[in-house]
Amino acid sequence: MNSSPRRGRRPGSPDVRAQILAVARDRFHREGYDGVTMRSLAVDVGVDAALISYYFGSKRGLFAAVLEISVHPADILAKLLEGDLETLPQRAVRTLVTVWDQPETGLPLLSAVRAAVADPELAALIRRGLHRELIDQLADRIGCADARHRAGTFVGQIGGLVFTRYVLAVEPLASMTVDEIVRTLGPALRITLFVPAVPARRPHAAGGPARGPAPR
Amino acid sequence: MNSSPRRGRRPGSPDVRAQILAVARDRFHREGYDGVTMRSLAVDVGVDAALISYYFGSKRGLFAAVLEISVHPADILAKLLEGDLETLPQRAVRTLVTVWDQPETGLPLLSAVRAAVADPELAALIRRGLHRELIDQLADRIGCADARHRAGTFVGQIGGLVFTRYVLAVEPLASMTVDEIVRTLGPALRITLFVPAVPARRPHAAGGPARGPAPR
DNA sequence: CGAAGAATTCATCACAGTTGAACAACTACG
DNA sequence: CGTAGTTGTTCAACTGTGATGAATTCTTCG
Repeated sequence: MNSSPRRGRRPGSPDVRAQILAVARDRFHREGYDGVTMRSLAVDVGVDAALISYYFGSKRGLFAAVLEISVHPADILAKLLEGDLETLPQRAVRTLVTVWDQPETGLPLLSAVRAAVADPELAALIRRGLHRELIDQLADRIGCADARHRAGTFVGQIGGLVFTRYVLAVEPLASMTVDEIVRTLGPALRITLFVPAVPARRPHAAGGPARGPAPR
Repeated sequence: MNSSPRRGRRPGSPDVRAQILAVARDRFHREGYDGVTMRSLAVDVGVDAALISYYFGSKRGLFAAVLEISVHPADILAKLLEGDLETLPQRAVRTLVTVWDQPETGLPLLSAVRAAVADPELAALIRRGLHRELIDQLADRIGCADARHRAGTFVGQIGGLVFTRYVLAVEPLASMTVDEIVRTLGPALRITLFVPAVPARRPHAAGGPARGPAPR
């Protein structure tokens, strides 16, 4: 029985840093960055708030640590690009939806995207990642004249799925099944990647053959 | 005279409420919601911070008022839907990019989207707006069996353009010209709206469809 | 004029994240 | 065995946030 406040380090408590990280991960994904306060988190873990700063430097540092643990998109993307290019659109949509629909992988990704929208520094991180891991490699594989434009547009379409279905949850996208999405979005993606741009509909003063200021 | 509806003190200095609103609009668009504090804003306007709460109830109320003044997407969408359905994809992309590229209209929209990502209540607002003003009407006009799916997917791709080009600023999308975007994204959007859904493709299978000619 | 009521400010609250000092537990070394 | 050093942990305090209710000024009406 200790009527006195018992200051000082508690003996025998197991790895507190990992405990903080675990609880923080859970709550950040569930309640968002602003929804979690250092103090309430500290109470949850049974620890003083200053200890979190001690371990992670700041609230943002804690969030970054949580993201680092939770998100590894690179390997998924690499596996996607390995397969047959012809079927990539369908496989990409299917993989994306599968990963995002699963809470263990989807929630971390969602909170990462949310954070990136609020924080320019994190946005730059995602931007560079998308570029290095996806757009450049995709452009290399399709390799036609405006490959970069096509790859970028492809990523834009995929990103739109993420944005509308998961971030905004717009109907009917939010409740469509994987197959329905593949069926409606797949053909569009295939067009973007493969079908040669034919300005048959509107010539629109196409002075040159699909050249722009893009110096490759 | 008569029972004038506005009794009490009239603003000696010209309409302070409007002044607050103007400065707030500017700063919110430039620095984001969290970047603007009530106190600093009050200093900017030359007024006590409590006055802002007096007029707008809360910081969120102020932000909502700014959004209300800055964003009117409905009429643009209506005009889009009026025109020829055949050319809608191209016109939609062109209008969207034009509106978002112009700072006076683009910045408010961007800050609205940013806020919606952070705040579920605002997200619901945008969601309902998109639904009522765009998806439902678009589905009515194309009117085939899976019209809603098509309309949703269409909006998803358009939303992806917004997300990747303006929110995330992913290259090469961020620096493509309007014409380049129309050229690469237009055909995909046309497919999404008009080309009959793949009847003969494998509905779903592990590997996805093995090659095949583009849907004819 | 005087009362009413709107516009404005002041003082203060509760809560946020962060920080420096104090202290307790454990380790290493004499 | 003792003592100095390191690390984990807490406490108290600081600054800055948005919000609120009381007090004060100013304008207009009766």
